[in-house]
Formats: sequence, structure tokens, C-alpha cells
Amino acid sequence: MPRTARNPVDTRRRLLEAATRAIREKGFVATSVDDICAAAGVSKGAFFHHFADKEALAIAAAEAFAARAAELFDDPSLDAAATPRDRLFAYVALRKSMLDGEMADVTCLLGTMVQEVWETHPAIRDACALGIGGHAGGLVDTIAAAKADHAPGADWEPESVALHTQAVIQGAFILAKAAGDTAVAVDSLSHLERYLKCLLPVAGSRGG
Amino acid sequence: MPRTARNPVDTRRRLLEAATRAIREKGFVATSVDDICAAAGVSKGAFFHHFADKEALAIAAAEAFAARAAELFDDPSLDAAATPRDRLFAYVALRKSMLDGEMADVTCLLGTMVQEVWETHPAIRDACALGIGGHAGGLVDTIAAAKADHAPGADWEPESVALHTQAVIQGAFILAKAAGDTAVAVDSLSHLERYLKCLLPVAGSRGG
DNA sequence: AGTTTCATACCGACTAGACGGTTTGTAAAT
DNA sequence: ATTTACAAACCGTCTAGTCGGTATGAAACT
Repeated sequence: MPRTARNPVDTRRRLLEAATRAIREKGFVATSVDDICAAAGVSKGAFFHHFADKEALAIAAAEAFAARAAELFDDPSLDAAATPRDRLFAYVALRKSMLDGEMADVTCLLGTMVQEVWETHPAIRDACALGIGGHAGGLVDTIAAAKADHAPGADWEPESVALHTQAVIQGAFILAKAAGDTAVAVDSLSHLERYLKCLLPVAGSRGG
Repeated sequence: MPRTARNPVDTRRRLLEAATRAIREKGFVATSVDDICAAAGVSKGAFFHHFADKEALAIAAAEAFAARAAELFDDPSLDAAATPRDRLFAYVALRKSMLDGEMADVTCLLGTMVQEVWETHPAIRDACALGIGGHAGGLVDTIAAAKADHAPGADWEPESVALHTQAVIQGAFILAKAAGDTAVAVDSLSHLERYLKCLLPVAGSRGG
């Protein structure tokens, strides 16, 4: 099925991709509609045909980003994990490996936007909150199962730990942007790994 | 010494305070010079008399914010700590207690700005990096001393742990902004506390 | 003591350009 | 014939930054 020059699905996807890239680089406010149109190779008319306004595009981009993040849980390295605990560490390792690349390609669109517009654009904030919270939610069952296996009586909640992993990841991105280097983010994820080992000790071993 | 209507030091301070508040609420790009002037109760002429441009103000605000953050280490609760380990936990407890208040009053100007302008305004990024890195640096000696006391042979570096504390704090702010509630940030700092207990075990006790 | 000089501190109208969004027009598909 | 999918000129608003001007006070000069 050859695609013609006029392909609304493709146009929309190009706009979302261009917006995602630009916002990850410059933030939501500094990214102009003209910027996005130019990067996507479409006209302003096309932009406002597909999206009511700039805010609507941001929300759609946030939803698309969250959907892609959810796909992380389908990664082969997670499926290969024999236990919930292994699966959790496979997730963190995957996140770590994803830090290899250009800054704007590895950082989180949701964290970037919500920090900027949490007060001024509640609809965007909610979309970001849903994405981040939903992603954390995707970890809760795994963490709960690992807890049942390794620390059934511990006084922490799987949901709280899941949110903490996202906090560490988001904070790691901020340090990386400040330092101009993702290495510091890798370091922080290593601390997260160590913490999770501490929360989920394997019998007959110490969490060093 | 009664102050006259013309007081450059006061004018500058008012501009810095107004800018800090506005940027914490809306971000650097969305905060206009007119906004800041109105909030500070000064004219645009005064603004550009004291600062070369908007970027220069942001850098000055970042430096002032970092200086105030450095004062945290003078807090009585830290001085009262008997050991480096106690001092470290007093710091985290202090950061936790500081989360009680309006969102824009508790979040970090540096983390907010650097996430937005890391690519577009290198000078601001550097000022933020210096502030965050410097604050982390203020913890390194304490962490190193605590390590010497409680985990001399452990395979982690005090500097890396210090940076990780800042990553957790920054990430906690992002989750808080997304959720519209600082409670999730408190939770994350509690996990940080637990991690530090795990890194610095007290003899004859488990890190539960 | 009175006057001139000068730098600092500040005011607010103004400008040039960028911005989000609208409108008008058109061409393909159904 | 109507709807969909775009193109691009256009519009009012907002922006950072400029500029000519004024008020103040201290120092220099007479």
C-alpha cells in the first residue's frame, strides 16, 4: 500500500515526533509551533488541522511517549527474568542501558514538561502525571511479588518503591543535564539498584 | 539608617526574589521581564540598569539560591548531630521538613531552570550545575566521615552518594509537581533515608 | 556657602520581531 | 458535492531589549 503525499496518519506522527524532540531539547514554552512545523516538514495549516492548539499537541505527545514507555515492560530482557526480583533488576538495567546516547534522546518528555508547566497548564500536567504514575504502576506487581519472595514482612509499600524508582530516574536526568553528561545518571541508577538489593535481600547474602 | 526610596541593593534584591518566585512557578522562558518588574514593583529601566539581560538575572538568581542552600549546612539541627552519620540524617530530615509548604516555595530553582535551559542557555546551565554540584559537595566530607565509621570497606564513593541524594531530591520535586502534592516527595526522601541506613549500618542492627 | 559637575539610579514610551492562532484558498478523495 | 487534508498569507498580542530623559546626592570648584 504505497502512501501518497497526503497521509494524515503520517503527518500527525511527524508532528508528534518533531514536537517530542524539540520539547526534550528546549522545553515546551521555548518550542514554537513554527519550530515544530519546520522540523516535521509540514505547514502551520496542517498543524492546526490535526491539533486544536499547542497544548493539545503536548498532551498527545505525552500520551504517545507514555505508550512507548509502557512497551519497555515487553522488553525481552524482562521476559527472560526467572523471578520477579530478576525482572525488577532487568528493568533497572534496561533503564541504565537506555542512558547511552544523545541527551535529548534519552531524557523523559513527561518529566521535562511537567516541571515547566505544572502550574500553568494543568491539562499537560495531568497527562504527564498519568504517564509517570502509570509507568510506576507497571512496576508495582513485580515489586510486590519480589517483596513476597524476599521481604514479606518489611515495612515498605511496593507502590511507594515504584514511585521512588521514577523519582530517581527523573532526578538522574536533571543531574545529567546539569553536568552535560549521562554518566552521573548511570551512577544514580546504580545506587537505586543497590537500594533495591537492600530491600530485597537474597537469603544467605549481604546487600553490599 | 533609614532607607531612601532609591536603594539599589534593595531594588536588586527585590528583582532577584521576584524572579526566583516567578521562575519556580512558571519556568524561565514563560517568566517575562515585565512579570518580574511588576512583581518586584520596579520599572523596566531599573531592571536593565541592574542586569544586562534576562539571562544575567537568572544566573544571579541561581547564585543567590545556591548561597542560601549552602546555609542549610549551618542549621542548628546539623550542628547538634553528635556523629557524621547523625549529621547526614539530620540533613535529610531537614530537607524533608522543608517540603512542608506551597509547591513553589519548596522546589529547587536550579533544578527547575537547568531542565529547561540546559541546551539553550549554557551560562545558566553552568550556574545551576555549580550550585547543585556545590551543594552535593557540601555533603561529601560528612558522608566520607560516616563511611569511615560505619562502612570503611564498602565499594561506593562518598561523592557519588552525595550526588545521588541530590538526584533523589530533584526527582522528588518532579513527582510532587506532577501529583500536585509534596507527600510523594516526602516518601521518596524516606526511601533515601532507608538507603543511607543500608549504606551506613550501625553495629548490631539491621537496616529494616 | 553656593554652585557646578558628574555618576548612579531609575522611569516608561517605544521598537522590531516572534509568537499562537485564524482565515482564505485549493486539491484530492469519496 | 461534500469532506478531508493540507498550504500559506495574515493578524493582534506579547516579548526582550533600547533610548531619551529625570531625580538624587556627593564631590569639586569658586
